[in-house]
Amino acid sequence: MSTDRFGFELPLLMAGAFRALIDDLHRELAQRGHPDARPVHGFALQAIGGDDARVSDLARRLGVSKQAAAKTAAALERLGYVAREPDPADGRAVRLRRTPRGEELLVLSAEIFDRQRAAWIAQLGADRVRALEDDLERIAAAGGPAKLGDLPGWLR
Amino acid sequence: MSTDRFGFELPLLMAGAFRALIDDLHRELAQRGHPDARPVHGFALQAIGGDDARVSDLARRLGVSKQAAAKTAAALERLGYVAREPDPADGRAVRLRRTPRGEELLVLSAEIFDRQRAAWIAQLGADRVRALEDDLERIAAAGGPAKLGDLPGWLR
DNA sequence: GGGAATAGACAACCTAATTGACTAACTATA
DNA sequence: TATAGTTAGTCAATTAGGTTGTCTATTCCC
Repeated sequence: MSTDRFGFELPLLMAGAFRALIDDLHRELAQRGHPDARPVHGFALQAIGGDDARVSDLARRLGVSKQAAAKTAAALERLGYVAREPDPADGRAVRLRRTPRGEELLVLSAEIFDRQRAAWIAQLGADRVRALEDDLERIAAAGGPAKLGDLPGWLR
Repeated sequence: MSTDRFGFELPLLMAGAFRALIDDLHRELAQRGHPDARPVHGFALQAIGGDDARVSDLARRLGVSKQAAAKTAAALERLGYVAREPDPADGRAVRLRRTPRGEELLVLSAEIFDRQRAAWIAQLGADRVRALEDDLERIAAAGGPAKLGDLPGWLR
């Protein structure tokens, strides 16, 4: 068990651990054919969901402005992760649909995250990892509902 | 104990917990006379240290370019957290010195972080919090040396 | 003294967000 | 059913933080 720590270490450790997991994810993704994927893309693809979403749905789910969501959608389209189609039911709207490549990115990401978790269970034990998750969840919950948009900008 | 989780939850929880702590910190700081302080400022002030630092020291410690450090230093000066003085020993250099207001920001931040940690110890128990810190540290360490500059951009 | 290295500034550019103003299209109602 | 109001999305400008490249002034070292 560690000697006592300063309060400021806790957020620093959270940031460092987050960064370590995400960096590893993207090293792996790059090796497996997705060198241009960025963390935001995975989260956005997840926010788009299995059935289509409109730009403003994406904005709401990510907790950002419509303009920001539109830019993200444009980037996802440029990289081949989503297709933008006119909404047959609403002439104003644009439907965003994950392409097969987009689906693949999500599947790969899920695999890598699961593999990471298994590795930490092997190192720390299942109980410790579950405790870690539960405790982080309680701390995170104290900060209000977690929007996906709370996520990074630092991941470049 | 929680039921089993997906691998992707772990980084999300880390990000959410980090965000919760930092948001709480800045709510408190704003109430106590530092409404314009941003997370980067605290980390930069800490990097400047008790004795003066030059712009390029700051850059090295934060892991960013000299230009970026110069911009941060300018922002800190504008907010009254550091004074920029010519270095008596080196005509090229600029010495950055924390002002009393800068010191106050650091003291307040440390207090708030310590109070947060105490609150989580009261809720989760000291053992759980220490385990949380130790486990996060191991995960963070797996991602290579943690530069302070790994920190956010998301904190706006 | 003179060449190499260093400290910092300035400019241009990138990324990811913001707000404000605007157009096009849908909806509800008088 | 004409129209007023709302909603979807875009464009433009701004902000914040970072980057690289270029430049001057100064210091270090031989």
